[in-house]
Amino acid sequence: MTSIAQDPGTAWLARGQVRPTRQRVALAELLVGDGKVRHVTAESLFEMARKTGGKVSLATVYNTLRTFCDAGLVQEITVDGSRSYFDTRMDDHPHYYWEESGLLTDAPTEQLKFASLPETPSGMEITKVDVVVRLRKSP
Amino acid sequence: MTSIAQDPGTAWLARGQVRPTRQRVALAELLVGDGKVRHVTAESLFEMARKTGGKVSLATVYNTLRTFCDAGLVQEITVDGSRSYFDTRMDDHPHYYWEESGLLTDAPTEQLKFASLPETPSGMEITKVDVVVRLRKSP
DNA sequence: GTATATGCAAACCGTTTGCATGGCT
DNA sequence: AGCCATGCAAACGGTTTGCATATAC
Repeated sequence: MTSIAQDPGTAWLARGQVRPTRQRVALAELLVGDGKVRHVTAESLFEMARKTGGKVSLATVYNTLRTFCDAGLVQEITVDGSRSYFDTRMDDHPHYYWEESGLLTDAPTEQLKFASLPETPSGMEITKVDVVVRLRKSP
Repeated sequence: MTSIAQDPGTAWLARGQVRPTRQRVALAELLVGDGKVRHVTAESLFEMARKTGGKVSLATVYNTLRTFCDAGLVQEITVDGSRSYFDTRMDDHPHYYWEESGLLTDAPTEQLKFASLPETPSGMEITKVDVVVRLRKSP
């Protein structure tokens, strides 16, 4: 448990002013340990944690992801109605959603350019523009 | 009840090869009766139905929306993780999501233009590009 | 007459929460 | 020591399902 746990995850937690507890560090390590994992669901992160010998409960994974989210360390991505995905990249960028596997990955940001965006209704401002490119095996 | 229920909804159902039962016609009427309603959740449609005197159970509204969806009469829109929205417009078009009210509306299609789209990974094809413009009251 | 839709309530699934325990500073 | 994170199991909210009844064709 905690395997090598030391720097990268801890530093990352510090950026969000999140207390570096054992399981938070472990999860942080999995998320940003070396740029490995980008997009997780609570369930998938839980699986990873337990496979690498971590001692975390599923509820804690949920709570921790929410904490990270509130701390501005990850963002929640909405793709299909059923699960939440969390992304360690914080900028507004498009995603690929691989329908058969349920995987979510980044789409190259540079390749998405809006020639024009729907106008912002008056009195409103745009929080964010979610773009999800849904992919399916081609025949 | 069923108010005037007669043609528009029934014709619409026929396009999807869906049997025109009492409650389906009533719901169809609410959805496409005169271009009134576009975006509903199961809950909101259920409310509308009962306010107009319809006799439907919530479960039937859910099942019926799914049936309409499978029949290609409405499409499911994913916006936040918790509810499903259903849209009577079947083309791929952008949406406004009004964060404080939870309302979903169409954004003018013509105003959204991609200068470039992320490339399609090989062996894949794009099913659909979901674009949700999230709006918040500006200060 | 037969297949199918409806209603109800119970099952479901992802997520959240309350409370007692244990850990961090 | 004091506060906060953790774990567990129970609560939750939206959605689905099983089964008996009612309805369309």
